[in-house]
Amino acid sequence: MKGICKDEKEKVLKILKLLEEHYPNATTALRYENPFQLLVATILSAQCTDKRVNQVTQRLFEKYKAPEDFANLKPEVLENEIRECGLFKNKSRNIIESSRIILEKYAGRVPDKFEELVKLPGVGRKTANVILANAFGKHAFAVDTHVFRVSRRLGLSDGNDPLKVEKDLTMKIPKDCWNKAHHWLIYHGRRICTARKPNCENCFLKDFCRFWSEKSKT
DNA sequence: AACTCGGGGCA
DNA sequence: TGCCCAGAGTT
Repeated sequence: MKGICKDEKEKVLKILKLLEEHYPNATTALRYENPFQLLVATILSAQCTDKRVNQVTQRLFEKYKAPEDFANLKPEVLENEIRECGLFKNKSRNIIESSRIILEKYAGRVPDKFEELVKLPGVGRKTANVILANAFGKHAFAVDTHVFRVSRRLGLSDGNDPLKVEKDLTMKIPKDCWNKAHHWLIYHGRRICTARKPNCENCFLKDFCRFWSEKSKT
């Protein structure tokens, strides 16, 4: 853990401990052994809760399991299966097209490199990192809007773009709790550290929070 | 940088 | 009932 002073490291560990205490049931959802099924689930997760994605995919994967099952699906058929996840026209088209590319270009295997993953339709840097981390055990931390905002407010990162925040979190958070930390930060971002009116007064992290310390000095 | 997709969550 | 969103693509 080079490049980080001792105090900073201790601060990170205290924050993680508090998150764990307050959110013991933080879900580690969207974990599929099958990289392709994780890919489909992660594309579906845009602007949608993991809980709902899991409900939909549980049904979906009973009918369709592999790239070849999705590649020749009519878009309307898939749209109807995934409707509850929202944005279903885009997601349906992207899942089918990605399945075709995986079949034709990668012999049915989901690629395990960032540069290849982000070329797939419906896969951006967040989705790519979810797959790299959870399906291939790679060194990647997925940064969504909540992780981005909460990390910056807490002072875990001073980056102005997701890539910098991603690098900071990758460096500062011990790898064995990346998956939990990801969901803790998201959960905290929805419950307390919201985008508009964060409930700082009731936040158990305000002693460590840069946002609060600046906000509270009148 | 702003807009679009969209059903569901939540006040 | 209306606002907002656990991203990504397009203009």
